[in-house]
Amino acid sequence: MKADTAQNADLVAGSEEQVALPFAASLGYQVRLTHRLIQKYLQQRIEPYGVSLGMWYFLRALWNEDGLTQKQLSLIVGTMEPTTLSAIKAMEQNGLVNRSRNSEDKRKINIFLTERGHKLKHELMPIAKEVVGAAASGFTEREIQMLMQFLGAIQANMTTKIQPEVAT
Amino acid sequence: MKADTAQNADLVAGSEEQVALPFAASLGYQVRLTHRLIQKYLQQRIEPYGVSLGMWYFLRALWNEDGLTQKQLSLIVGTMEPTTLSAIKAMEQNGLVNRSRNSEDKRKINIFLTERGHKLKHELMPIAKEVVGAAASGFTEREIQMLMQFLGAIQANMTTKIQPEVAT
DNA sequence: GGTAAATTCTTAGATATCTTAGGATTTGTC
DNA sequence: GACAAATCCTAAGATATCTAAGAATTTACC
Repeated sequence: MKADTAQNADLVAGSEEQVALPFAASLGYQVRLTHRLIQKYLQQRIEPYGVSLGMWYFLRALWNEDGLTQKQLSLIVGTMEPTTLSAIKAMEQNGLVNRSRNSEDKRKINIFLTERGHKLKHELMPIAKEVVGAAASGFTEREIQMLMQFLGAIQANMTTKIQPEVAT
Repeated sequence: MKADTAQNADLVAGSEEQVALPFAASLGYQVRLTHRLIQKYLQQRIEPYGVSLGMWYFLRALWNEDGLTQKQLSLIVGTMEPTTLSAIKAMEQNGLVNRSRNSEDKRKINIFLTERGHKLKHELMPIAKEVVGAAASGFTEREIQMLMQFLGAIQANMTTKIQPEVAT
């Protein structure tokens, strides 16, 4: 075992040495890492049920309100329409939802859970809670509230910064 | 303008009504949203320099220490080797790095910044700081520290939970 | 010193996301 | 009621990531 790891040590984990790369101190990097770890754990937990990460938030939205259109789902989940489309298509193939053209407005397509899609709620919601609980394990209620507030503030900051579609 | 948005209103933004979908209250969802917004803004800022998000953290690692191997980069940046490979290849094509097989251990490949790769540091590090500053705008030093500590705690929680490669 | 194990990089294929652009339908305005 | 604009879905292609498996090289052990 060679000593290849020496120079990484103080970059990967919490370091005491102040290197020129304040990687570990970068908010973006930490949010990214946290995000990926949560996703990975969630994935491991829901995969046995044939549900992928991409389907997860759409499922949750439909459990709350069945029959939403793709546009509504996009808004609620926070993804672009093509992303929603591909997720819904995968869910349709897996027998979790059906798509039916809206007869009043034929541009729209309503997404309805199948029997199987409905049933998954009872199996997966406890998992959702377990995952969130595991992530925030050791946190006090107040700490969780603060964290959520911080995240919300960052989102607000970014939203004002991100250049939107140029308003015509 | 139809009233399609009525039922979304209390899901998308901060709601006062307590709906059965505590989406907005889900830590995973909030971290995901925050992550995506930061990424998006960062992307808008670095794109004009021909640098993509996928290259970003590898560039930063190399600015700090040139000549790292792909394995080392993977460890530092926190990505799997194939991800590192594709990022490095893209960077090579864009003239940011060169790859040279290590003569002492021919399994290894060292990645060296080109002149152009080096120079980008002076243009992009200020942007990195600006992005982090924008994200944490309005935060006190102490709040940032708390946030970082929370994120670190979540990462630790997840790391203990995520099932690793089965040790043989 | 020869084989088994470990290490490093690579390939292949899947998933999740985006942007850009196009097609069908509805709405709004003259 | 016809045409322009808006809305909703879809298509195409790019990026960023993963897992699983394979190839080349080095290390370890008998």
